[in-house]
Amino acid sequence: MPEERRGELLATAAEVFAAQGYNATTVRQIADAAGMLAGSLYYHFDSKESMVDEILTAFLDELWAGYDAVLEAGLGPRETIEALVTESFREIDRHRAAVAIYQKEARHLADRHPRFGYLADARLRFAGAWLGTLERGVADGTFRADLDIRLAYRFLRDTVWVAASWYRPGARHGPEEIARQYLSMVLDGIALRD
Amino acid sequence: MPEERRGELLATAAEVFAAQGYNATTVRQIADAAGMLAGSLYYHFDSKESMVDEILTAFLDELWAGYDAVLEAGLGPRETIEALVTESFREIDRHRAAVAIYQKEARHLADRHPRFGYLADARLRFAGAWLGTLERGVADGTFRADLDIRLAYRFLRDTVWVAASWYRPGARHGPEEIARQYLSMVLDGIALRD
Amino acid sequence: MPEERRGELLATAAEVFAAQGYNATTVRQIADAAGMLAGSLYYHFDSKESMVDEILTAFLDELWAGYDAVLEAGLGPRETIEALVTESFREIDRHRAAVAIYQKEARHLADRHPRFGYLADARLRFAGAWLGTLERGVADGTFRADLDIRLAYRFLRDTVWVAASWYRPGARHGPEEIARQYLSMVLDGIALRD
Amino acid sequence: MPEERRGELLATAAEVFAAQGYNATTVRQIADAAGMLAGSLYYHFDSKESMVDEILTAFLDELWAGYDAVLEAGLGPRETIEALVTESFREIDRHRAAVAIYQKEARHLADRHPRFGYLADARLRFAGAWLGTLERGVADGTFRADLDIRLAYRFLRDTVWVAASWYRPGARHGPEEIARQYLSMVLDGIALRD
DNA sequence: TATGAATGAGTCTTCATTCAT
DNA sequence: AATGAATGAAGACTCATTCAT
Repeated sequence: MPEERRGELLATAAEVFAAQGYNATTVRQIADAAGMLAGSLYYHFDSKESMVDEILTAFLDELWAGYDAVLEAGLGPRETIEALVTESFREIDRHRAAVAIYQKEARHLADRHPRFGYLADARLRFAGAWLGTLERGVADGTFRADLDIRLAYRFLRDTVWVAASWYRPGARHGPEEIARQYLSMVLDGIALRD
Repeated sequence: MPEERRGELLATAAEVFAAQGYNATTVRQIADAAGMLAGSLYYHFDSKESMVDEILTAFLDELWAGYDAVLEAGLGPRETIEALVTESFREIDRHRAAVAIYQKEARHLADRHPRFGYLADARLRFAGAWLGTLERGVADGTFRADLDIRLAYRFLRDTVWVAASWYRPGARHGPEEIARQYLSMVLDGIALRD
Repeated sequence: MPEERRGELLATAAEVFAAQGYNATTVRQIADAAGMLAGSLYYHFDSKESMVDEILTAFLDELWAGYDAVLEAGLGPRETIEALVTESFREIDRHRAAVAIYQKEARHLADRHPRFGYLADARLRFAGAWLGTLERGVADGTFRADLDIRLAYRFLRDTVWVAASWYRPGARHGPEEIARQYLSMVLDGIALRD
Repeated sequence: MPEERRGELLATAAEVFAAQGYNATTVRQIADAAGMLAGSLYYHFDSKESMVDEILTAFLDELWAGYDAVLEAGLGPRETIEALVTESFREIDRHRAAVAIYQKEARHLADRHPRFGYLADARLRFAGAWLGTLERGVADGTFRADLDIRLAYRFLRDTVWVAASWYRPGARHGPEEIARQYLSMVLDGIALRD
């Protein structure tokens, strides 16, 4: 199965990229981690760039599949937010490295090469999904009306994805449990209610 | 005043580092932005590394001054959190570039050179300050007891600092206003209370 | 004079390119010949490609200056051919390396990068100049009408430029003398007239 | 017939070498053109070098067979020149790619590896054949005595072989017709006789 | 016979850094 | 204080070649 080998190599590469940053990672480091010589990677991939590219598109494709399912389910605003957050943590659980790379490098990559234009697109689609849901929720009284909605969006977005920088799969809490706690804080606050 | 020139150059360097990432920034880009040739920077600084070093220590020194003032003021847990968050946003307002660099590069730099050991120390001191306050707050009933306190800590920490990645000084809301809104979300949640 | 240094380096590069072929020449060989390290060349030039580019454009610019002067002088066909051939040999004398490079690499370079499109243009302009003169000459009875004119054009063109592959400046015969002999063969043939 | 396959592969390789130059041609390009993978070529040939080697020796062997027949036929100088030129164009017709490779790469290859010493030898044998005939012709009054004989030799040699760079087999004029026109120009000139 | 995967040497290029002026 | 020119180490990538299957 030639696809398997590619997949393994990409997983290895993603791990190294996530740990050291895309720029700071040398092709040789990836090759070392994969147990081959640097040049040999070019039998499988066109370039270092193609590697991140594949890693990121694979992740985003899966992510959008999950998000779209949620968005098309016809849930109320609160349930939609809950489902999106949970889905996000599941994605972090499965693609931790890819998420970390996305967080650290997306802007940089999108700025540099038109090839990564889809990263800018993804950003917009994100904004649409979250902002839309927040607006719906404010309109129907689910969410507080006194908050700057764009601020709340950034708050939610960052809050979720930054978790990729410290999350380790297989830890005590699974993604669903972490999602539950995050949601509890985000929705109801950390202060004790009177 | 030779110190002024240094300061200007560091500010320029910080801006470029923040925009492109430390590794991706070339000494030549900094020199260009400063209107001189790459080699000329070495009259002022030992190395590219010294530049980030100075940028980060200057920022952290100021930050700790602010934090220490808050922590020694003898405030209650909720007021302490509020003051720390507000102080943080003020720091982001004044040192946006340095904060962004800290966010993106701290781990990487600390891993690579013992010279940057103070970054790891800072991380610990942060954790101490926030975690301690949270624990106090749980103990005295200010904060909810049903939350994972380490998760809450990360939540707060990330929530605040990630703002450096999108905050632009001089925008509509000043740092105090943004702090207020953040605190409102963090403390009371985004869901409407019944 | 910074321009002088560039010029020397280009002359060195041209010599190596001409001797070994563009592709077979390594940047290191050029640097060795110039008494510096490979990387140092990049202070002066963007790339190996820019080097050939500058070498070829400088040569073609000078060549066209000479050709244009001839073509605008209002000479008869035979005198025009004589002047063009003489001018060509003078150019070979002054830019032997550049001419050799042009001969060996022009097609290859023009095919590969749009940047070298001007090489294809030059080919067309050449054809125009020589073919036009030949046609005029056939029309007014200067040249034999029984020859395939495109064949005669290639014959003239190649005959002249290939000389760059063996010509050594400073040899017994100067360019004018060689031109005279070439013209004698081309115009009147090598067979003894009855 | 294993020999047939070899021959096909060599013809393919020759075509690619001629189009792109020996150095610029990758083994993979040859393999692509032959419908196989790069590694598979090594079942048939020792190395890329062996491929050019076989291509050039096959061509030179045939060429010398033709030349020797002419040179041993006891013809007069003019007839010998005519026969050599005609034979050369026939060779170009049959081995266009090989001739083009010989033209572009012979010097380079001969300089680099002793293995290609025969290319330098061929050069000398050529010179002997053509120069000898020219000298005989000058001596017996067939050719003009006022020409530099070495120049005339280069003129003839280049004139003929450069044709390989533009000749396309199967074009309007066959090799014999092109030879006739070339000879007409070379022997009698392009200027109209009074 | 041919494939797929890998090797290893070498190429162009980048870049932090140095230093005489 | 700053320039211009260079160094040297490292990095991404290419490619002829090998070899087990």
